[in-house]
Amino acid sequence: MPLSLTTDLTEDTGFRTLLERHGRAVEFASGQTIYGTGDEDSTMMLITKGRVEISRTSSDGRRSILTHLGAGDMVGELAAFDGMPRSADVVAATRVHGLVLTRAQIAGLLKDNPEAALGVIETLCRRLRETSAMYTAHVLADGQARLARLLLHLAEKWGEPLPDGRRQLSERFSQSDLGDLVGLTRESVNRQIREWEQAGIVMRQGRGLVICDLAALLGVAGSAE
Amino acid sequence: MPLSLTTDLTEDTGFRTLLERHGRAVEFASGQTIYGTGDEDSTMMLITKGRVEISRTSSDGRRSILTHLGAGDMVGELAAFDGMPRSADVVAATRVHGLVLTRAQIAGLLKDNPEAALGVIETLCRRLRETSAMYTAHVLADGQARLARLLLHLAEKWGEPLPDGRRQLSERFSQSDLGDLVGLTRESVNRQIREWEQAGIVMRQGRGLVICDLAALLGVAGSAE
DNA sequence: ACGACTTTGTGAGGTGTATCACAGCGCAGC
DNA sequence: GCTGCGCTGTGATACACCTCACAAAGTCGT
Repeated sequence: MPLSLTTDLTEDTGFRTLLERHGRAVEFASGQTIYGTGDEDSTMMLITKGRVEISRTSSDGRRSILTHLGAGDMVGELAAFDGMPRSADVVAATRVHGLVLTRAQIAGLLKDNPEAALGVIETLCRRLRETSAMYTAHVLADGQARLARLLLHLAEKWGEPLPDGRRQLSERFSQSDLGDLVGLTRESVNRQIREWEQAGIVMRQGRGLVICDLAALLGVAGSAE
Repeated sequence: MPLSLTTDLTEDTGFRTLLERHGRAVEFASGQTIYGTGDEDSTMMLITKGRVEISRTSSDGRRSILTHLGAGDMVGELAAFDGMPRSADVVAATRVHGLVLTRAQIAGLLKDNPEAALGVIETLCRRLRETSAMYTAHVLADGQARLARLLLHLAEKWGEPLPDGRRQLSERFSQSDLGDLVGLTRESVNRQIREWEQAGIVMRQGRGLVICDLAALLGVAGSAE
């Protein structure tokens, strides 16, 4: 990378730091709705603690979870940047602490620190890549592969590594949640996980899950890459 | 919208104008690959004429088309902004004329015109909303609804309105393409369109398609909104 | 106008997931 | 303790969509 848009403007010295400096501290109880689809407000929030779920619900009540975000992630930036209505629901999946900024503050910050805009662009690019990848994965891969991928991704983002190379996922994801994250029913998720459990690929440990055989899951996930 | 990030910075006075002024004119024949997945180059292109297809192909050869873009749209911005490898293929669907900018030029332009970054942010936000919507649509809606939605969208973007409220789509989209755009097989697309034709909802006209009953398609599309 | 290639049309049969229906389980609260 | 209530486990059945197979029609190059 010979020339760089970003070398001297990492997120740490840019937009995120501004949020940390100027945001108003807020707190949400688990289950509380932070932003609702269609809302016209345009604040955004930097999560400092906890986990939120971003989802959409169809008219017939079925839910698609786009992702879960945690400490260090931003939510609600789209509405904050472009002023359009909220396009998804954001619900606290645990108790959540965050720092809130209004659209007005953001406009001011970007005006005073034009370089911070580059950090924002980079963040949006990453999100765009992730979302596109999710889309094609969903179109091209079957349920089994998508679920395998999801477990690997969740273990990576929320889990802790165990000494023997296995990976512990202690955060609580119900089988319904897993289903809504990959577009399967709870029953299908159950049957698949059960099957992997029998095969020794994963293990249940109280409320959590342990991935015993990363390679096996990678195989299933990659089969339709 | 009391305060605005963008009022005085519409795309016409911002980034897009810079592209038009500084881009190098290029041309591609129909079918030619413009960018390939994994490529490390980081130019972008403003399309001035023609239509390009953005797609990904799985290891087993199945293809998912993300979208088609045309005159006035930008392609390849992700790699140009963040310097990462290309995440999708871009192929000319017709003869294509465009204006190319390198990452270096973009860095320079954004440095000299910090306000243009806001236009870029807005564009990325729109893309992100669209992509998220595509994802949830694919998860929540069945094939029929997705195809109905696609036809409405294509007719909107590429079609011309007919005097009697119907809508003409003369651009050439094969049934395979339609399938790859919504994640159905060519055969399924064929059967569905045939059914709609029988019901008088659409009509074939030589190489094109005419949507006779917008409302009916909207009904099918919305059933799983 | 010719063959080669792409696109469209259609049937038979298979399959991955959804749906429905219920039973067991675990935990929170009274 | 018992009583809900949400989560998990599992079978039977249904159906949307895929796969394969092949024929017909259109399109393009020379």
